[in-house]
Amino acid sequence: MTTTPADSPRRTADVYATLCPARDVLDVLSGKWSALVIGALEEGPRRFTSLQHRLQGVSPKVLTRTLRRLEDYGFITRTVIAQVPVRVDYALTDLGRGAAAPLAHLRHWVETNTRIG
Amino acid sequence: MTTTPADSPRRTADVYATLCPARDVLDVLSGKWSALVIGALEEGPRRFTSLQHRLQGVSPKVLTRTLRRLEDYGFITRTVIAQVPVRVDYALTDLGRGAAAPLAHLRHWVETNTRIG
DNA sequence: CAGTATCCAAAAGGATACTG
DNA sequence: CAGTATCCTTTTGGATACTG
Repeated sequence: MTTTPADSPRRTADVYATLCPARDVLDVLSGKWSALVIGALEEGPRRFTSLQHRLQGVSPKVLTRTLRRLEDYGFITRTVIAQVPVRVDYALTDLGRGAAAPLAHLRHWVETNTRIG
Repeated sequence: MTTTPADSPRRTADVYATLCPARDVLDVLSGKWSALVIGALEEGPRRFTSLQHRLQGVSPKVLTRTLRRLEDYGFITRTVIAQVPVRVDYALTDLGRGAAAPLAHLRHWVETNTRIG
């Protein structure tokens, strides 16, 4: 786990280590809305307002921050289409699609294992 | 996944709904240390100090709060063994073991997909 | 439409010292 | 050993009003 093959672009991280950057990534994905945004984008690109409606209860400020952070970490793209009014599409990157899979499992597990009522 | 067998005690939740209790559960699992604690307990019960060492950088106050919350939600048990000095074991419940699976996938994905360096 | 700006409250995180 | 208690900082969340 501390060895790095010369031909590999990746090393294995340890989320239990204090300074491991993987922990930052885990933190980003652990935000209140991050997993929900990524899940919403699994079906295809969405616009800001569309996401806002899908994520019941999110305020524009918080949604913006969530989107920016996901963009900074390379999970989603933000595409501005110059028209009037302006149109902005958010979509998953390959990395985002990769993260979407385990997150979907987690969401599904939570949905089926949470007692309602 | 949206069907519920008549003999099942569970209904399907929707984490996208504002008032869905599943969202609380997702939030608990999304805490900075929750997924790490659950992962640490997958190998077997651990004591407070053992967890503290495994989760590099966690303070006793924060660890306590994390453990209490996981206990409240039924993911872990806290067992006090009356001896001197007192011994306290934390262990996963069945629910906790269930949650551990998708969380392990997520951790593993993060560890292998986070660029280090 | 897709955000910003502002203000605020609450939660989370953390360092450190102390205790049954 | 397994926490509490205290104090503090940072982060997060949120309501609302406004703008190019």
